[in-house]
Amino acid sequence: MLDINFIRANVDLLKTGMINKGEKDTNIVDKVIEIDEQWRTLVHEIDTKRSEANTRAKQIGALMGQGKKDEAQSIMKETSALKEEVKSLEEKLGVLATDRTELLYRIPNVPDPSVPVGHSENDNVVFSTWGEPLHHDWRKPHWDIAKEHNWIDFERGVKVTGAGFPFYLGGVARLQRALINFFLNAAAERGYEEMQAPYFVNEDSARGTGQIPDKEDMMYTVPRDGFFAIPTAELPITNFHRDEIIDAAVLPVKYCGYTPCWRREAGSYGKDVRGLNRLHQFDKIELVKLVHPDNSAQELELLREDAERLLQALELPYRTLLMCTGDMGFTQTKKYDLEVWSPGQQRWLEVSSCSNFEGFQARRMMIRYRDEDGKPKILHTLNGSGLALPRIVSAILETYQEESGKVRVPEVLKPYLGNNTYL
RNA sequence: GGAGAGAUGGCAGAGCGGUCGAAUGCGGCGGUCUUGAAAACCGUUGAGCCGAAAGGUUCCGGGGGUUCGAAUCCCUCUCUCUCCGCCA
Repeated sequence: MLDINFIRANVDLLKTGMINKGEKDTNIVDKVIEIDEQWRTLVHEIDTKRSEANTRAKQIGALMGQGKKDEAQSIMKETSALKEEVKSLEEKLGVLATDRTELLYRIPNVPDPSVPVGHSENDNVVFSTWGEPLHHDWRKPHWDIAKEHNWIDFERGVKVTGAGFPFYLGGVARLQRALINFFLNAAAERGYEEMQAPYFVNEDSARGTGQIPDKEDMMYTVPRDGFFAIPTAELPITNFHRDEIIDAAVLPVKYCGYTPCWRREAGSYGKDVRGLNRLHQFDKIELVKLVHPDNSAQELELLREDAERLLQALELPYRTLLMCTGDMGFTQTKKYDLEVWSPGQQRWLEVSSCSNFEGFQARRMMIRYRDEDGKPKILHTLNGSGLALPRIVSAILETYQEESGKVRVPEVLKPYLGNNTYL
């Protein structure tokens, strides 16, 4: 959610940003300003009337105290009429306020000037590449390797739960456990505090990070208790400080957390979903930062580097994309995607997405910091994966496979896997 | 799951239906004193919204109601605590 005052002062900038993000309808901006105008006028009117009513109520109190009942009675009569008036105006105000909020929720964040303008993923800019993508013919996709070793059981996953809920066995189960530990330790070294978060959140939290409204279809729900299964640890971790004011001196606040993530992925079919490419449940380590608004641009670069470091440590070739305006999403001002090379599939797989939301999320969640002047102000939030497991597993199985079919353990993971050479 | 008690400012803790945005204490900040610090003393110290400002308005767990007037009364929801039951 953007600040209505920012919207009022930056109509053109906002509309340009919206068009660049692929929104067709920018009239919503004029509409929200118009409704806000009505809202302000009405607030003023109501406040004035309430002020009057409050004054009279106090007069009545004073008169009653002096025993002047008759005078008090006559003021009471006038006041009840005033009260009716206020009540009907308040109803109007409520409607305006709801409309205003709904419109505000539908206005996307403004892209940072450094973001390339573009319509689709084809306009994303390759920011950097690391390592040499492998192109050997004999390399198999991970689903074949996993089958040979009985490492992943998709079929029984279907039986027990459904498609997209595989079982991991033996070497890959251990590999995932090792990756979780490695990622968390690496994050701790970079100053992120480890957090074990709830796997379900309530509606307020889902609203805070922006899954509600509009994106609730991505989440599994527990209707009886009003919970949502988290699609990413971003939800519980970012909402941790919801409705709080944080001392500026402790910024930046950095958290990391491992959780399973559940996504319904409704409507995604085809060959992209083969193997581990797209699952309904997967594991991820998430990095979250709450920062001073002056530093968020810088903090995004640091966050990206923290994520990239992990791929470098695993010696997996990858590339970093700077997402263009049309492909970056509703809530971000700037976003980098990290894509690992999958030699068995001969394609890039997204394993991390590092985003700056500036005040967009924090404003919804009312996460503020107290500056030197003592006034609470909205802070900036960022998050990034560090990293998502399944595609890393794919990349490891495919990159570290030998022609014999064995899979080597990446050097950096050996301490986590009994110093074994092979998985 | 059953029975009872409760939810007030950063924390603790008062609060008869009428000058209560809320006593008091602690903490925080500023000052006096001190070579410095502590102690003591004085002052100050919640948030949202409207407004250029003056000022106004809203908020005492959430929502609704009674009343001219609600932190105070009623309904409801949520949460916390105590006891019982169950349990990793």
